[in-house]
Amino acid sequence: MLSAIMEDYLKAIYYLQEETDDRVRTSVLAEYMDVEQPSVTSMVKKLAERDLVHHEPYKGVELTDTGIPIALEIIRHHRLLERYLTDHLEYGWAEVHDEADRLEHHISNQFADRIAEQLGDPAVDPHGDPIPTAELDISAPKCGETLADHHVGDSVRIERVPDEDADLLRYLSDHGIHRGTEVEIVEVTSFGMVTLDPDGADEPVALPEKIARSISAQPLSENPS
Amino acid sequence: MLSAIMEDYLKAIYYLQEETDDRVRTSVLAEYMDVEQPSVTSMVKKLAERDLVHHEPYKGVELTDTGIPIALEIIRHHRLLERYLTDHLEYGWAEVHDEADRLEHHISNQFADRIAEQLGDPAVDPHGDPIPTAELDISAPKCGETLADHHVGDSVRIERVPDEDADLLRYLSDHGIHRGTEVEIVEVTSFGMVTLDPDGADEPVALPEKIARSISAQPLSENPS
DNA sequence: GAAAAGAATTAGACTGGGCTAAATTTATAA
DNA sequence: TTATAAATTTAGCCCAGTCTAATTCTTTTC
Repeated sequence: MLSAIMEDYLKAIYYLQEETDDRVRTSVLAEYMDVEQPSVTSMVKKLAERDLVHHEPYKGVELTDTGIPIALEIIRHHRLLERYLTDHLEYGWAEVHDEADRLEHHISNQFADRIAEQLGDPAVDPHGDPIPTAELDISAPKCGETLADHHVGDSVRIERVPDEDADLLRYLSDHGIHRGTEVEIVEVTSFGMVTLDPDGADEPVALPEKIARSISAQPLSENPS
Repeated sequence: MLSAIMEDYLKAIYYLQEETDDRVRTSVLAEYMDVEQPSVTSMVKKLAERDLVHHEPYKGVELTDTGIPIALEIIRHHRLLERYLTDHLEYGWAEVHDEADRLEHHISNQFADRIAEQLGDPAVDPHGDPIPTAELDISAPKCGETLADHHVGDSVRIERVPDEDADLLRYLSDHGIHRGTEVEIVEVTSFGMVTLDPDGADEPVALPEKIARSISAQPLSENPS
């Protein structure tokens, strides 16, 4: 059996590997896990002993074929929990992350499968990230067009929002933007401010272009609900 | 903050104190927690330092006024989770304990309150043990009349079953007995065998008298559903 | 291609929770 | 009342996961 901490490392390595598509450097992992580098080195050794990661000293670390499904299992738990918390327990978009981060290590697969069933086997979590199936298949994350790729006057549907920044999620949520919300782009300034008009909202919402570029959005016609 | 292990100790002390109504001996606690005695002594010291228990060396331990609400919080989590698992996630009577035992330490009070709300603030868990309220009030456990206190021909409703023995729970469940089931007592032998006819079951169910004496049951008229 | 800078690792210590073996206290029995 | 048995605690060790300080390997830069 693995400790919750070990599972967290595997999950982190999975995420970082997804981003960089290369071996994960221990410094990056240390930063992500919020620990010092030697802690990473020693943990990586333990994971390597169990054949969950491959460690090339001084070069970085990557998940083995044994490690990947374990990471996916945790990610499945996490994203299902997030979906369950928002859909069934009235949690807000911004509140789910911490709760799911704790519980993901402690629910059984049976629990995960049951809530998946209750939710109708959802494909994505509340932020739009794909949920691995019970067989641990995972579809590629949506990272096609972003809010910044569209033009004034376009109407788009919010597909995916980065889940790391709770303040951002709270801000969006407070201004009527969720996954699936239709928004019209009403202004794009030369100094990097994007203004949106979310369907059903009282007021327009302004976002820095940097943020807009991190939010996936599809034109309405291409992806009918 | 307390570790999950510390919370488990507090919960254990609460249960044992409830049973014996006296200071809990470290040997009893060691037995219950399935660890050796010195482990208990050292943990008890840590809990005493935090003023969660009062430890009289060589005499035993008891919860302080600081420790009691923490134990009750955990017990609330545990029993709400059990109820949630059976009522909303189709878990069987016998399966809930382990899952709840892990999750109780990791759900937030918010989570507990939300599922309590969804369940309609239930008073008891699936075994009939009382669930503390959000204010941590707990009603006295039902331990009045047992199956062994009634006579052949009496019809009673199952109120409460000890939750420690998963095999027993599975057996009862397989034979159509749950909390709230109405059963008629059809035979009581001189050699300590009690036979019941559960409402809606195909066959009668036999139980040793020792077990029957651990199951609370009220006459139908006294406690209408 | 050597020296400085940066990244990663090793060494060694600390905390939490557990264990065994030894010492001590309390309870029992002669 | 003293001797023995039983319960408890102390002493000292182990493992997991973290840390700081020191070392070693890589990379960059002149």
